[in-house]
Amino acid sequence: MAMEGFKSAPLPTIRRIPVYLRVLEEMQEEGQEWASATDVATRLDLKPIQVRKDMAFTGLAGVPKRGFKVDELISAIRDFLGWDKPTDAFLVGAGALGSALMGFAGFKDHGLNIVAAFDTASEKLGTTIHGKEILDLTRFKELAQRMHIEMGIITAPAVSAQRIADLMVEAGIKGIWNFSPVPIKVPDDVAVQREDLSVGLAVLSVKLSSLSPEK
Amino acid sequence: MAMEGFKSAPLPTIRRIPVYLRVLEEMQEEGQEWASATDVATRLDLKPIQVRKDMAFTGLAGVPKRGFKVDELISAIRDFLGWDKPTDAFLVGAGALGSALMGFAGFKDHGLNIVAAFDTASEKLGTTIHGKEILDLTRFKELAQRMHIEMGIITAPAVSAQRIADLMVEAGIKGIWNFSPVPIKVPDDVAVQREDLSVGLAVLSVKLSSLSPEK
DNA sequence: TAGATTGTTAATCGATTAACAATC
DNA sequence: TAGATTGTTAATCGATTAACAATC
Repeated sequence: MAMEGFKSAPLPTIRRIPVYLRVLEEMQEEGQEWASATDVATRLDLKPIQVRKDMAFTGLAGVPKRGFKVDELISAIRDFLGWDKPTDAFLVGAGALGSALMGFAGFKDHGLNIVAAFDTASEKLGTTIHGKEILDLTRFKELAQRMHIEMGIITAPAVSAQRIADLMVEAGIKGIWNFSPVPIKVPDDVAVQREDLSVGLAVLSVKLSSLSPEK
Repeated sequence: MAMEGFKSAPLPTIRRIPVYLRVLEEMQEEGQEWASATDVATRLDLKPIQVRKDMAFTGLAGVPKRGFKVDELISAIRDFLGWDKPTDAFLVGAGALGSALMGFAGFKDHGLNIVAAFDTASEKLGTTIHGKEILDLTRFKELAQRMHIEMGIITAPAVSAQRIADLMVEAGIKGIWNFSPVPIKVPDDVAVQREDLSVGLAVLSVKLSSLSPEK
C-alpha cells in the first residue's frame, strides 16, 4: 500500500533523536505526563519547529495544545531507533577502550548487548572483563555465525582495522561500529558507523582557535 | 586590510579534514611527494571536487596538474586545526573511559597533552594512570588557573557533568570535550564538543534496521 | 471559548556538485 | 604541446526555518 511516499529521516534528525530521548526520560522521572516539542526544545536550546519536524519521523501523532504523552513518545523513539529489541554484538580489541565500552551499563537501555570480546594477545585470553570472556580472534567467525551475531565493534589499532572488518563481513555481521581511526571498506549491505576521536578533537580545536584569536 | 571577505570553514569540512590528514600521512610514509585532491578522494571514496573545496580552507595553493606537496599540505592542515602547537588539558573522571583516553598515544600528534586527571574517589587519589597523577577535584580550579589550562575533558557520569562544566568555566577553561551523555550549558566564549556514544549508536541502529527490513 | 501546539506547505539558507577558464 | 588539475563561479540539492490553517 503506497510505500513510495515514505521518506527516511535525514542524518541530522537521527543524531538529534537520542538526545530528545534522554530529555524525555528526564521528564518522565520528574513525573511529567505530557511533553510538547516546545518543552523539549527549551531544555536543549533548540528551535521548537526543528524538534517538531524531527518528532514527526517517529510516526507518533501529537495532540494540539498538549503535545505528546511522554511514555508514548519514549516508546515511539525507542522503536524508531530499534532500541526496544536487543542486538547482540561481538567486540574485537580488548584494550583500554574496548574494556571501557564493555563496562558501559547504559548500552543495555539502547538494546546493545556486548556478548564477548576477542583479541589476539595470548595473555588476555580466557580472562574476563565485566563478566564477559575474552576469546581468541581465530574463533570469531565460527562463534559469530553460530550465535547469529549482527553487530561488530572494532576497538583495535588502526593497522588491523580493515582485516578485522573483513573478518566481520565474512562472519555475516551486518553493522560495524568502528572506533579505530581508519575508515574501513565493506560491501553495500553492511552498515558502518565511524567513531573517530580525532574528528571531534578537530572540531573542538578549530572552535577553540577561533574563540581565542592567535596571539 | 579587508578581512570581511573571510569565511570560516563549514562544520562538515572541518570534520573531513582530519581524515584527509590521515590519508596524507599514509601517502607520506609511502614516499609520495605530491598528492592531488583526486588522489585523496580516490582513497576515501569521496568526490574530488569536495576534497578540492575543503582543501582550499587550509589556505595552501595547489599546483595545476600536480596537486599539493604532501609535506606542505600536512603542515597546512595541522596549522589549520591548531595541531601544530601543544594544548594542555585536564581530565575529570578517572574511570575506564578516562583512563583509556589518557593512554592514547595518538593525541600527542594532535597537539593534545593531558596533563593530569581529577576525581573525587579517595582510593584513586595519588595513584597514576599512564604516568599521570590522579588529583582531588577540589584542587582543579587552583591548578588549572596556575597552569593556564585551556582545555577540559569530562569523562564523568551524567549526574556530575554540569557541575564539572561549571567548575571548568570558573577555572578559565576555554574548550570542553564532553564525553558524558548530557549536553552541558556554558557561556558563549567557551567551546564545547560533545562526544555522545548514544548518537553514533543511534545512527548505526537506524542504518542496521533499514538494511534488514523487519522480520 | 481562547490560545497554544500540532502537522503541513512554502521560503530560506547553506552545503554539495557541476561547469569551465586558467595553468603548469 | 596536450592533458590533468587547480580555483572559482553557477546550479542543484537537502536541511532548516517560517507561515499558517486545523484542532483539542
